[in-house]
Formats: sequence, structure tokens, C-alpha cells
Amino acid sequence: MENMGDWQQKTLVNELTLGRELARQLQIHLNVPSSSRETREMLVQKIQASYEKALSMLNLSSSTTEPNPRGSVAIGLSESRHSLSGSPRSEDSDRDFKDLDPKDGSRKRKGTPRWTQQVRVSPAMGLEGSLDDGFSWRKYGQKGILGAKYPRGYYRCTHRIVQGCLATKQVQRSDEDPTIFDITYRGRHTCTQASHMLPPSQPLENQEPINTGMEPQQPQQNLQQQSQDLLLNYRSGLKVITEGLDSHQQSVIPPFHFPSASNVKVENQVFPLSMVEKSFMGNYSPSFLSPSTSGTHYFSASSSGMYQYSFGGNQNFRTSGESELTDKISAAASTTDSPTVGLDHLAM
DNA sequence: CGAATTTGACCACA
DNA sequence: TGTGGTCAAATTCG
Ligand SMILES: [Zn+2]
Repeated sequence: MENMGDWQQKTLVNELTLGRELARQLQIHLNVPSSSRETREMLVQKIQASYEKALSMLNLSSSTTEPNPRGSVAIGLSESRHSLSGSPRSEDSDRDFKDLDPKDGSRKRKGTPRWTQQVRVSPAMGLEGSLDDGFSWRKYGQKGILGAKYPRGYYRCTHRIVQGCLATKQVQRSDEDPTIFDITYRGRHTCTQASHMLPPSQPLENQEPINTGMEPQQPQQNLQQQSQDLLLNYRSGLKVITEGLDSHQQSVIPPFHFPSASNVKVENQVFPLSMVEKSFMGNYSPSFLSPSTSGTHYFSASSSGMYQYSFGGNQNFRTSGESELTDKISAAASTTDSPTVGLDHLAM
């Protein structure tokens, strides 16, 4: 078991070297007036991330074998679920997804939650906030879609095999606006996110421990995760379409809480929270109160720069930097730029 | 060395 | 039969 020390050491050195190089670049950028603030901040974040990684490596090999993250949940709102709009439940018309379990036909896993998040990215660094939603995904497929210029990437949660997390997402670059990505999430995270340290914001009482075993998700823990998702969406999202496939069990917006994802945690209190809360509520509440109705909301936020929110319309974003963008994309979301001619003149 | 990605084959469904 | 989604072997990455 002591054989794998070499590689870890190697990676550690690599990480530190990378951090040094990044610092060097930052030094250069500081001397160049044309360098934008965002670029610099990106470098800072990268350097910080490098430090974090290196430290976590050391920490991991030392002790703390049990990550045991904090269950970030704080929901004190009882679900006030009364009769939904329409009939309580007469006939399930959710023919969308059926139980894809050929061996076990007992459980009908229907109504897999699905919501789409259209993300536009333009700054050279916005990608981190956009494509990295704070979860760790593993790509398991990529397919060209008919009528779409760019292929669609399929991702699933990394902890799928070790835990029962069935959350998946698919990223699809917009046809005409390469700066827009359509990210469709499917399923919810049940995994204990063993990453991204959560600051001891406020000792919240855990309502119920998350599923420890590998038992498939039960129709219960829905609200907490949703809150996280929403927060995440808010953090970086632009447009969120919540589709209520499930005819019941919808929750209200929980109190404010920041998940503090990857490395965008510097100054998250810069913008007016009251306004945030307001628009947040005002926008999301309706879509939740009427599950059968899908809502579309537009948001616009930068990781650390300017913050502007808007909804009900398209927000034109002036941006610059495209080379870096594409580069980062391949690194973050890997929506490989392969227009791959062949779909061009394909019309029926 | 293990983990993540790539990429064509495979499969279910309409 | 065609299309969207997944699997898995090969390959790259860290
Ligand atoms: Zn997960």
C-alpha cells in the first residue's frame, strides 16, 4: 500500500509548480495595463485552488480518512401541499420516463426531475462559474444531435458507483450562440459530496441523515437538494427552467445559504442580499407553487465582478475573449468543438 | 497507477 | 428505421 506514494508526491509537486507558474503569470498581468480585472481574479482563484488542492493532498495522506462533510440543510418550512392545480391524481400522464429497470419491475421510478439551465458565458473565466456547478461529474458519452451544430455531452455524478447518486447532466452548446450552453440536469444528488468544504456558517440541525447505504433514493429528500440546486443556479445560472414532472412533493425556497462551490467564494456578500432574496423568491416561488407549470427565469451573474440580474428577457452581454473561452470549455465541460461538418447540409 | 475522457458500438423507444 | 442515450474498451490525464 505504500507503493503509491511516488505518484502522489509527483502530483503534489506538479500542483505546486503550477501554482508558481500561475503566480508568475499574475505578476505579468499586474504589469500589463490591458489586463482586465477578471483575468487577474481568475489567476488568483486558480492559485488559491492550487493551494487548496495541494493542501488537501497532504491532508488526505496524513489523516482525516473520513471526510464526513457537513450536511448543509436548513429547512424549517413545512410543505404546504394541498391539491395541485387540476385533479389530484387521476391518471398519470407522465409518459416521459418510465422505469428503466429491466430486472426489477417493482419500483416505478417515474418522474425523474429534470430542469434546464441555459448558461451564457463570455468572460474568460465565467466558465468556471457556469460549467462547474460545484459538483463533480464524469463524462460518459457524447453524441451529435440531429439539427444541432455541436454535439451533446453526457455527464453523471462521479460518486455513482460508490454511492447511489443517479444525478446526471447533459451539456449542449447552442447552435448559433457558441457562448450559450444548455445544461440539463436530471435526477438529484444523493451522494455525500466529499469535496468542497463548507464553511461552518451556522450549525444547522440535520433534519434527517442522508441515505447512508446504497439504497436507491426514496421519495423524500427532495427539498434540501433542490435548495442547493437553486442556490447553485443562482450563483452562476442565467436561465433556469424548472420542469415539474413530479405531480407532487414540491418545496418552497429555503432560507439563504451559500454552498460555496469550488473556488468562487471570495466575496460572495458583495451584492445586496435582500434584493437577491427578493428576486429569488419572486421568481422561483410561482414555479414551485405550480409544479405542473414550468417557469423560465433569467439571471446574470459573474463570479466576482459585476452583478446584474434580469428576467423575462434576454440580457445582452458584452464580452470579450473567445480564445480562452473555448480553451477553458474543453477543460471544464469538454463540449468538444467539433462542428464536425456533416450535419451542415443535412436537411430532410 | 488510478481516474477521467474519448469514441464507436449497442440498445430502447417512437 | 432513425434518433437519443448509454456502455465499455481504449486512451489520455494527473
Ligand atoms: Zn452526486
